[in-house]
Amino acid sequence: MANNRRDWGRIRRLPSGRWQARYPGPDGALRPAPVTFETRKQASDWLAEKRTEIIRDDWVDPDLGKVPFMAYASTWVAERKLSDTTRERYEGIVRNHFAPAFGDSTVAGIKEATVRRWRSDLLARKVGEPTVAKAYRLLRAIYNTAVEEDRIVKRNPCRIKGAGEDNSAERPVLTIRQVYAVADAMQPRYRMLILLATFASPRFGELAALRRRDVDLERREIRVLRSQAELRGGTKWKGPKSEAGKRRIAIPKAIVGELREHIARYAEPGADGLVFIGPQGGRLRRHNFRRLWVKAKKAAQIPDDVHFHDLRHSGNELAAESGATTRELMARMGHSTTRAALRYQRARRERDHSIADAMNRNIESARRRPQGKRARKRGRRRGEGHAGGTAGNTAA
DNA sequence: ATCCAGTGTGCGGTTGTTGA
DNA sequence: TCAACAACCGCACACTGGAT
Repeated sequence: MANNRRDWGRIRRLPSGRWQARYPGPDGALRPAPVTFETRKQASDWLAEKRTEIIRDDWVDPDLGKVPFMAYASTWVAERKLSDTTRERYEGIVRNHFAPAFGDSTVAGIKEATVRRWRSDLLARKVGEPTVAKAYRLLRAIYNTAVEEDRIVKRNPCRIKGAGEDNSAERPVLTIRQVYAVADAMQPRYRMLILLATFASPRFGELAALRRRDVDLERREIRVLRSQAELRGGTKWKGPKSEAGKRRIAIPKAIVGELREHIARYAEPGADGLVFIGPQGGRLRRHNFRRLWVKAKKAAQIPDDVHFHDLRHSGNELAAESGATTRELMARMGHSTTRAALRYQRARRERDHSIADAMNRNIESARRRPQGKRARKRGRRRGEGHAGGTAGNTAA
């Protein structure tokens, strides 16, 4: 056995008394072990391990991992197929969170411990958890490529369980009354934006991209065919994320009249004219709009932490309460999997308990009253009772 | 054996906030 | 007003365990 080992690789005793192992890589070049060993046996075991790696095609040339990490990461981001917005985000992470920590490292030089330290440093510096998670995910994705495609390192050093997850809290939901309160408080030019955002549930970028010809007043629906991306250099139109993203959304009659007026009054002229533009004809941008949103929110006494995007959720919630099935909700929201829709079901399950509580109050008070008169003939009014009641509850 | 709904995970994408 | 940064959302794929 010992002889066999020496058939492949070399072991020698160094002047220090320690043992050095060397082996020929697939290219024939002799490579020394990165460390020396206490005993000949240890050196020999190490050689056996290397040989197995080569036979199994698991072997990775240690020299390949010596490329500078920053160069590798930058190339990764540059060459990856990504949307412009995502690429900008990733470049930001590389620049701000990778460079300071890994600026001098090689790809192979970053180990589990390095990653752990890096991550806890970020958290200690009060970088937000979602951002840390995103940076971690990017790092892991880069190393996945390094391990699986480029095969320049053997193992992904990102192995912290759960570090790549971001768990967002449940978002608040507005009542119809609250929605109209903000809409009323908003300057007339953007009133319809609030109502549409709620009752048709498109995303902000989709509203910003909405053209006159995407609005069909006769059919009472809007077509969502594209959205506006905001990039460093300006804005850009882009198609939806998925086919499910392209959709028609029916809108309640109650806002059609106002929508017609809005278009006549504020929309850009022409079929391709944008439905929502600024007073000077500028594009709708989040940071411009935000000021108005905050102001209107305050005037309408809506809690500070309510986001514009929450209107979308509120509308969806409303659609659910109006009897839409999960499938129908998905179509309205432009979701292509039930996954996202399930979030709302979870929310509704909680709501269900308050419904049960309300029922309970009714039961108790009914049982306290003497038997009689008010019979079951209007049992169906219960449905209305809920909607009204729950809407009132969340108003607070 | 295979189908399939439900779920976990990885990753890409969008919206919200801040500071110069 | 803009860029940079942070927070949040959701798709696709893979896995799993029960049903057929």
